[in-house]
Amino acid sequence: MAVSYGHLLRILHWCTDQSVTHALETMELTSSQGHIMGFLAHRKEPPCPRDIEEEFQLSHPTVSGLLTRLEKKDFIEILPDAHDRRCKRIHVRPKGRECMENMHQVIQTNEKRLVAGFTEEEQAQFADFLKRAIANMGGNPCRRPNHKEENKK
Amino acid sequence: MAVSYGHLLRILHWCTDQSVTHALETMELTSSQGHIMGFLAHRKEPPCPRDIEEEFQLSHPTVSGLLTRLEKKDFIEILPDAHDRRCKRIHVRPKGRECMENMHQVIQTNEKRLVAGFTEEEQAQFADFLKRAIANMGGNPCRRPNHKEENKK
DNA sequence: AGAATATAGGTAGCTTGCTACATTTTTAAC
DNA sequence: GTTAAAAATGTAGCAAGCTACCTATATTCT
Repeated sequence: MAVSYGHLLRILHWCTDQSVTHALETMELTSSQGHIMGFLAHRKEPPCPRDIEEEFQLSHPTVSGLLTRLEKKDFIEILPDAHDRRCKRIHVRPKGRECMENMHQVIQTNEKRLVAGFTEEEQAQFADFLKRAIANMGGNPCRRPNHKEENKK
Repeated sequence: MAVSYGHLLRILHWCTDQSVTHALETMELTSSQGHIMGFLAHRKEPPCPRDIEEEFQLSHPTVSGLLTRLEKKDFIEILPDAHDRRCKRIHVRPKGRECMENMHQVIQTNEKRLVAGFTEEEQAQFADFLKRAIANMGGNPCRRPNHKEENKK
């Protein structure tokens, strides 16, 4: 019985995640939390939870939980938006600011490790395969209608 | 900013899983539960939970939870082993027996769908990439030492 | 045989993912 | 200007993964 793609995907996803989590454990961050901090790093304006949902294609309760735990650990602070009382804004706290430089490094290192020994061409092909497979399986769930691009003001 | 492998893997793993779960929802089975039923299908001897751990590379509490839910839904029955009182044996109940033919079909269909439009060569290469990436990331965690091959009796 | 070790499984408690439903505030429509 | 619809978020409750620690039974070593 051949090993299935589903099985390989589960294993690879899991050990990639573990690898990042392990690299981050001295900062008390999990892989998912770390990726969010990485996203916050290159944003000039404090984003709202909705932006995180879109970026990572996650449901809003999932994002809510992640942010709550990050706030509890004092990496971020969630404050109400001044102009739209439905929205929150995610502000990075000093403790979060500290870890953000490392974040990018850790994530990049892991990305490189994953395709270590792959030629440039193989890397491109691997990414292409993944994208085609995602398209085959129904692609991004896109659970909510499109978020308006921020052209306001 | 290029899309990362980690991100693509998470998405692909998720939507593959969803696809199977959706295909199984009329049977009240999740993807993980379905894969276990599929494994049970081609076993003459009722396996023990430990065999499931090995097959799917899962921790024993995870397997325990899955089996408990399957038993609660009457797909299986977990009985003590006659000869080794540490072990349990997983017996398939009639309700489980019914669904097992479908299982293989559903899983195979999904495997094919994932690589739809891939040439034979591309499929082989994709599997090869996945295996190499798994090896790069530390491979199978292999949380427990090797399970003895069943050469007893 | 008796002690030490290995193995199978249980339980508690956590994170991360989900759906479904409820609430509040904006925006759009009439 | 109301009213209806859309948007952002909250909460409850569940599945599936994990680690860490515990118990009970077999096996192995002396």
